[in-house]
Amino acid sequence: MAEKKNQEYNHRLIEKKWQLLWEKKKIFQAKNKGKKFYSLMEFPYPSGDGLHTGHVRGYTAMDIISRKRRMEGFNVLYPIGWDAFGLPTENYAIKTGISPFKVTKTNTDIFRKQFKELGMSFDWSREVNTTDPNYYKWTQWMFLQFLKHDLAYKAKIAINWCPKDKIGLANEEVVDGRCERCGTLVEKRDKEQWLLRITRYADRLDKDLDTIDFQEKIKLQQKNWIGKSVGVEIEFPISNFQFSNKEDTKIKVFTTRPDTIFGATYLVLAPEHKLIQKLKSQIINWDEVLKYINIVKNKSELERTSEGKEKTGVELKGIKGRNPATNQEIPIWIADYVLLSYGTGAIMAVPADDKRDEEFAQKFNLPIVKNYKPAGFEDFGKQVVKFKLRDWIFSRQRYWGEPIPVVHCQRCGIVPLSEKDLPLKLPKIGRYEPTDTGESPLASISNWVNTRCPKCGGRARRETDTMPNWAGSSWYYLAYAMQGISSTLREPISKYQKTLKYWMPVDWYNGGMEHTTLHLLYSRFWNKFLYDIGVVTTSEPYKKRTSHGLILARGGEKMSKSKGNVINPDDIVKTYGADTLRMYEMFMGPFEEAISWNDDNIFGVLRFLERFWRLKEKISKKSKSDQKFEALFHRTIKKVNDDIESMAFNTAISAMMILLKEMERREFVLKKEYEVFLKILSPFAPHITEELWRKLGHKKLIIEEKWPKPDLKKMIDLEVKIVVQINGRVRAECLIETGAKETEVLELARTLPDVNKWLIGKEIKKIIYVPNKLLNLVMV
RNA sequence: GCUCGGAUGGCGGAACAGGUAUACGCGCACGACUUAAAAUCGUGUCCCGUAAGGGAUGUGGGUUCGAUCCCCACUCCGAGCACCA
Repeated sequence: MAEKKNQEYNHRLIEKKWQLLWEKKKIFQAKNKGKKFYSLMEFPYPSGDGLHTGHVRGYTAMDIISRKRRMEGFNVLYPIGWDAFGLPTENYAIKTGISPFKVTKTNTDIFRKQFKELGMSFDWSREVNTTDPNYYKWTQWMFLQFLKHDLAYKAKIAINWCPKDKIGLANEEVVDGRCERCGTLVEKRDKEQWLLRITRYADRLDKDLDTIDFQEKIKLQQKNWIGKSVGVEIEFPISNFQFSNKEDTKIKVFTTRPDTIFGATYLVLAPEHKLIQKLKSQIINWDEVLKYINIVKNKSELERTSEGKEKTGVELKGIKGRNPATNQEIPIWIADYVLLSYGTGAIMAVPADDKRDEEFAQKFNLPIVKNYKPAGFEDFGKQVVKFKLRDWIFSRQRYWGEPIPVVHCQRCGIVPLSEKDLPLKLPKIGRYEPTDTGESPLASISNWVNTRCPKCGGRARRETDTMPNWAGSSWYYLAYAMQGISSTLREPISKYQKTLKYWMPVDWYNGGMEHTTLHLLYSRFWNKFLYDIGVVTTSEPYKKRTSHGLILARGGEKMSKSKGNVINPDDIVKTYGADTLRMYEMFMGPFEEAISWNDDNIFGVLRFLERFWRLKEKISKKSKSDQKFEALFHRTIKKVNDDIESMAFNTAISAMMILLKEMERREFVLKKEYEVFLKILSPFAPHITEELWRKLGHKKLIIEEKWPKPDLKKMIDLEVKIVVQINGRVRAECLIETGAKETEVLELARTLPDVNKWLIGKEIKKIIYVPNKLLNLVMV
C-alpha cells in the first residue's frame, strides 16, 4: 500500500528536493561569459503581505523564458532583489515603532522563502536590496553625477502635497487629483524641492522608442506622457503701451495651428504669467485681476479641472494686443484654462477652430470669425517643439529613503559630499513621524544634521530630504550585473565596466502597465544619462518590454484584504504544489490581459500533471511511431516553442494537453518521445519533470539538457482533410493526399453524395481552392 | 472629452496574411470500475429542428465566393490621459 502511494504524483515528496539540489549545484548562477541572455521581471516591494498571485504570474512567465533560454545554450541571468525603500514600511514603523530595517529584513526573508518554494530559477548570488548602504551608495553617487552635470537642481515650486502622508509627490504620483498611495486630495504647496531635469531628455526618450522592442501600447503611453508636439511660437505685439524693456512689448504664444492665426480674436495668458505683474500700472481693473489670480492660486488641481470645465477668466483692461496677421487690435485675457507650465503660458485664441476657445468666447461674448483665410505654417513665427513632460520632483520629506548627499553651507551654498564619503548612511532613529512643518524626521536629529562643509570646513546643515523610492529602482538592472563580480558593490565604477558592457541591455523585461510612465520612463532617463557620462554602453536599458495583466478575485473585483478575497499563493503551493500553481497561472488566460482567479480551474492542470506522471508506465522499447503521430508530435514541439516566445502560455499548455491525450490513447510511448515531452514541459513544471527525468536513469539534470527542435519535415501529414463548400457553406469534407491539385480535389468532391446533390441541374460558375484546406464551388 | 484595448457556449478562453467558429480546461449529463462513495477512465455537451436544413462570435449596415477577422455607424466594458493650445 505504502509502496503504491509512492508511485503516485505527490508534489510534497519532490519539489523541496529539487529546489535544494538546484541551489546546491548553483545551477542558476550566471557566469560572465558566453552567449548572454538577461531576463528581468520588475523586482518586488517586500510588503508585509508576502507574495501575491500577481507576482507569481509575472515571475513564472520570465522563469519559463529563462529556463528555455538556458536549455537553448544561453548564459542566462535571471536575478532578483528588493525595492525596499518606501512609504508602507515607514508607515508600519510609525504605527508599531519597529525599525524599518527590521521590518524589511523580516519581509524579504518571507519573500525569499516563497520564491524558492515556487521553483524560480533566480541567481540568488546577485540578490540586491535598495536599502543596503552598499547599494544606495551608488544611488547617491549617481545623484552626485546628476548634480555635477546640472541635471539636479533645487527650486521653490508649487508641488503636489499629500496632507495625510505629509509628503511631496511627483506629477506621476498624482492620480485624479489624489495621492496615488492613500487617495487623499492633493494640495498645492510652494516648497523647496530637488528636481531632476528629465525634460532635457524628453526628445530622446520619445524618439528612441522607435529603436526598441516595446509593446505598442507601452510606447503609446510613454509617447502620450512625454507629449511631444511641433508648433510655432508667434509674437503678438502689445499696442498702446510704452515699455522700458523691449522684451516686454510682446506676448509670445505657442500654437500647433499657426495656419489659424487669421481667426485669432483674443489672447489669453495663464494667471501666473510673469508679464502680468509688469503690466500692472497699465491695467485699469487691477483689483479684479488680482482677485482672480488669488482665487486660482488657492484652488486645488482637482477643483481647477473638475468644475465641469466651466471657463473662468478676467480681461486685462487698458491694454490690447495686435494680431500680426490681420493687424487688428484684440483684447488680452487671463484664464486658468491656460497653463503656465506648458508652451509659453500664453495662447492665441481661435474660437472658430478650438473648442475651448469657443466656449470661452461664448461665455464672455468675444468675437468669433468664421471663414478666415489659412496662413502658411511658419509665416508668423518659427517652428519649435514642446513637451508635456515636466521635470521630475525628486525629494521626499520622509525618513525611509536614500539621504541626498549634499550639505547646505552658509558660505558656499549647496555643496555635494565627496564621492569617497559615500554612502551617507541613514541614521537610526526612534521616531519616524514626519514633522508638521513638512520636514523629514531627519531634520530633528541634530547631531546628524549639523556637520561641516566639505569645501570650507565651516558650519553646515545636511540636506534632510530623502530620495523617492523610484531612485533605487532606476538602476537596479545595472546592480545585478555589478553584483556578480564579488557579491559586493564595493569596487570603484571602472571595475564594473566590462561586466556592464557584457550584460547590458536587459534582453527581455516584463512588468506591470502601472509602471509605464513612472519606473519605466524614469529608468530609461537614468540609463541614458549614465550612457552619456560613459558608465554604460547602451543608451536604452531594455531591449524588449512586455507586460502582464492583473489577476483579479473571482467575480472580477480587485483582490484586497478589506474585501477578504485575497488568494494566498502559499496555500495553493501547499495543497497542489508549485508546478500546479505555475501552470494554472499560465493556463488561466491570455498573459497580457486581466483575468479572474477561479479555484475550480486549478484541477484541470493538476489532473494534467497526474496523468503525465502515469504516462511513464506506457514507455515501450519500440523504436518507431506512425507518421500521423509524429506529425502531431513535431507540431506540438514547434507550437510550444513559438508560444513561449510570444507569451501565449495558455495555448502552449493546451497543445501539450492534446499531445498527452493522444499519447494516452496509443498503446505505447517511445522513450525518445517521452523525453522530448519532458523537456518542453520542464520550463512550466520544473519539479515534476526533473523527478521523472531522474527516474529514467539520467545523471544530468533536465535543466542541463538541450531544448528540442522540431523536425519540420515530419510535421507535415500525408493526408489532409479538405472542406468542400457550396456557395461558401460547408457541405462535406474529404481526405486527400497533402498537396493535391485543384482538379484532383474537384474530381473527388464530385463523387461525394453530399456535394453532388447540390450540383444537379446547376452550373459551377467559379471554383475557389485553398490548397490543403478548402474547396468552394460557387453556383449560379 | 481624447487615445488605446476589448465584447465569442453555463464559465475561463481557442481560432487572426479573410478559409470547417467554439480547440484546451472547468462545469454538467450519461456510462464503466466499486457493496457504495470518492478518485479514475470512456462518451456526450452552442441554439431551433425527427430529419433535410436553418440560425448564432455585442447591435445595425457594407465589401467578398467566403467575415469573429476588413470598412462605416452605434451600444456596453476596461485601461491610460485629461483645459497640453
